[in-house]
Amino acid sequence: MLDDRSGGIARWRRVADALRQEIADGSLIDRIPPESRLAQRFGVNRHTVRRAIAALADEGLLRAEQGRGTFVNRPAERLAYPVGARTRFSENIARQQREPGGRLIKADQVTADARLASILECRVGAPLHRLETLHVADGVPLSVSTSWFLLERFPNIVQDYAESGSITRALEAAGLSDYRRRETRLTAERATPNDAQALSLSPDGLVMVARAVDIDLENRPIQALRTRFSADWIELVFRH
Amino acid sequence: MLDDRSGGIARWRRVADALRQEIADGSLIDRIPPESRLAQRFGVNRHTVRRAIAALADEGLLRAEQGRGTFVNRPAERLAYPVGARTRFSENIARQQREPGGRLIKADQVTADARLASILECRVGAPLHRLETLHVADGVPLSVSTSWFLLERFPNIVQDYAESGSITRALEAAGLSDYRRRETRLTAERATPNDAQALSLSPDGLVMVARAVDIDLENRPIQALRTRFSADWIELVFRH
DNA sequence: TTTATATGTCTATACAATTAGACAAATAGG
DNA sequence: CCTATTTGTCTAATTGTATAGACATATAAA
Repeated sequence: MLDDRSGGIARWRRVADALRQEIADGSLIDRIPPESRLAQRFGVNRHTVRRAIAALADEGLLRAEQGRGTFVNRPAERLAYPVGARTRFSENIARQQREPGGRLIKADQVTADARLASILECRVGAPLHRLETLHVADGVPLSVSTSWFLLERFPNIVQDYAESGSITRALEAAGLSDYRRRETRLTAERATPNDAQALSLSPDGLVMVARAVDIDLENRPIQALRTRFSADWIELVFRH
Repeated sequence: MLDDRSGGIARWRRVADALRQEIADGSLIDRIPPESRLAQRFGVNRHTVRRAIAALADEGLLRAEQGRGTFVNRPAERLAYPVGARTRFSENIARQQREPGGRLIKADQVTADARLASILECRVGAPLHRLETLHVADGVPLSVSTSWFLLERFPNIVQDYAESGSITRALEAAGLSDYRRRETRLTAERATPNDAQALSLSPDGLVMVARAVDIDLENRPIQALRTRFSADWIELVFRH
């Protein structure tokens, strides 16, 4: 019943994804092979390749010039993003000579479900701040996070974050001088439409999802985090 | 909820992806909502939902029963896979009451390119063993790895691995009592057809790609690794 | 048994994706 | 200037995707 000729993904998009990946890992630089050659290599019609290239050109990755060829626009090296106990977004980015920034997308209040209650060591139903934040480097969006804070302990976290654009500084304002990450759990998913838009990804872009818990110096949980990193342009680095 | 514009991805596949994700993170358990309700929720026709469900049933995730409803087959909790300096696949798996296993898919010899030479601290063109290995728990494939060893230092690694099914034991056979991981770099990609088959993924399944370097007790590089983890059923855990 | 609710199957239609072929237009190199 | 190469545009035919409606069939509960 299920026709596997195309598993629900258009061939031009598969070609586009393959090319994007080769651009991201540096296999494709400067001029890419002509359409006819790519069509042969992927086993598709030239028009299908053209559509894939058009999509990547739309993303700003490729540039086609009639008579000359098609070229890669950016050198496009993946940004290394170190993750550790003391990971601080702003420091991470600044260390790589880029200008960090943070923006509050949304903020509301929710109640703790069983999972969050267990993570934050509070009762089920406890009121929480939920923040949706976007993090950029040199104006390029790198990740979006959803974070949960105990309303009781951090009543003004939303306003503090909105003013400073940095969780670290917002926590300082709440009297918390230092904190660290306890653990990070990683999976990969397809970006939701919302995240894809926020991260300027193609509608089926991939994200690495990091669920993390931050704790204070007395090992009490501060915040639960769910961060989505754009998989094409970020490489998470763990030093052991 | 689902974007109306078709960006090269069939709507039935987006519905299938959304449902698969909800199954994976536990939002959907036991009986799922009826087709008509899902159609309404996703803003698509009932036939489109049916096709998505058929795809997931094909993967063994769902089971439709006429007159009763559609049910989730597995509880489908992601297997937590701890990653650290002393990560050992067999120990990791055994600790979770599962039976680990390893199988050699392919072995050949290659020469070091610039990247490998820099990682393994050898000259460009140095002969290397390249091993393609599959790792399973309770017979379920979890990851595939490509690993590179200096031929000079580990001449018999292929045979040793083939006999023991464990890198740790193969290295012991070469006189290396202990080793540890220096760093892990993570990205996410769409599975190649080869990897998808080896990992029993749907043809467009996602993998987490971990590039790692193992070093001996004197900090000399032993092996370069590129491991692909099935993203739907594995969660990588980093303790800091 | 009757009813409401589910999934299963069929037909039909409109639109998108893919392939194919032909030719135009720009570029680079003898 | 001529030629080979490469991207750009057009038409046409075929296959895949999505919607719509009708009805069959199985299940559980009143």
